[in-house]
Amino acid sequence: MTPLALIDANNFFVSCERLFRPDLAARPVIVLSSNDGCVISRSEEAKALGFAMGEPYFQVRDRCRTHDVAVFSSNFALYRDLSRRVMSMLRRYTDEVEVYSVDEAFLALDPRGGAFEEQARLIRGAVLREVGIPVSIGVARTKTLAKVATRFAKPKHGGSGIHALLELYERTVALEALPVREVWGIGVRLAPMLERCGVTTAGVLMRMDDAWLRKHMSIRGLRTVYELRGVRCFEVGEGSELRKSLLHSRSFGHPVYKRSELRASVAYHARKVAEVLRAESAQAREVYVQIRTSGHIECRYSAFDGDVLPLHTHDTLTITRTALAVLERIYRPGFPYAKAGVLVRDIIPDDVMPIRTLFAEESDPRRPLMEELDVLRHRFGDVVRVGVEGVAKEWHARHTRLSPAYTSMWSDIPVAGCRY
DNA sequence: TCTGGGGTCCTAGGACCC
DNA sequence: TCTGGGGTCCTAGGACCC
Repeated sequence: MTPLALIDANNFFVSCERLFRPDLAARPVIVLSSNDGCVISRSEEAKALGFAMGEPYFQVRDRCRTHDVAVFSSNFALYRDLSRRVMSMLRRYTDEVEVYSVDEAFLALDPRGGAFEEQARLIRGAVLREVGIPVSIGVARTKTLAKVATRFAKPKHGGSGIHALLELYERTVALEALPVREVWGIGVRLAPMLERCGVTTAGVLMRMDDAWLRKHMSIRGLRTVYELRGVRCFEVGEGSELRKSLLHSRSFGHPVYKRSELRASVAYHARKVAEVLRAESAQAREVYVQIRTSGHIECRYSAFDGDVLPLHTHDTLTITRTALAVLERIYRPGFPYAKAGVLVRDIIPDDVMPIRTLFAEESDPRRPLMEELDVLRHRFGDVVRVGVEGVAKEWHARHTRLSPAYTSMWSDIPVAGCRY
């Protein structure tokens, strides 16, 4: 069984921000979630100062001032672009790259490529040199063990960027030292249950009886333990290429009461969903809308409902019209809405769509229009919208500390050297 | 008194991940 | 006042069938 590697960018969003701001190299830096809600990425300096993952920003704002912390709103256009650069670099080293998230990828290592740790070192050096993003790499025989290895490779745990768990004694040492709640697949529900049963480390978990594991942790948990024992249950690249669902949603910058504003946001999310579908050469048939309030119990309301279309589509106007009809059904006046979103399901690739159907001569008469819209969007950005969306974007989220779109807007490209 | 047995499919919700 | 956005998989239970 050839080992696999997990490449995991260090504090990825912070690293992206620092790439264009070398002056922040030694300063504590944090990145906030959308709407400047909470902390989602921290530099090592910020971690050392006690900033926690997921902490609400309003609770740490004063501490940021005290410690001169550089604070950024999340700039996903930038992170996505840098992520793509990292992933395409990895493909230079192996054919089998599974992009697991924006900042992580599993790699099947090449059995003829020499020592596995050396391969990892090579990859790490190349990503740092050519993209400028520091990564940690774990090498092991299963994904779950590679996760463990990567943890020990991280600076936070005294690692040097590469950690292998190929030998039995290495594995034993690592698993005995690993708190059970840090095992990949053990979450907020399983961890307390395990700890109550005296299972406090991955080492103890690994030695538990199979029947007991199956009963208390379901099949997924049993697989996780097998993986800790070195039995591969999750293959690299497993799973279909096509996503199963697609969601676009945002919290509002302020409470939204007006139906028109809610309609504008739902139309916006519907258009975004259609655009992603077209970019992925896919179409969907189920359209769902989600709206919810936040805050006080007495005025809480949330709803999620959808419609099934007669045909699969990626047409902006069809998806928008459907979403707005669903919204009419679930909208209740008088509530302070905090978030809206549009989700599509039953997604299939373009090429399995019949061109002609029993009910329509041409299944997609607006396709040329949509293609034109996509061309415009690629050249000029978000300039063409659906009428309902309006222009005001009153509901838009707060992102008061957004960095420039260094890599995706001509006007924001950093300038090297002197300006005249 | 007693009310089958076995299968499939679908969906909602929970749990987990980054 | 204020706590993100975007996914996957699994299970339990209901509907339905013979």
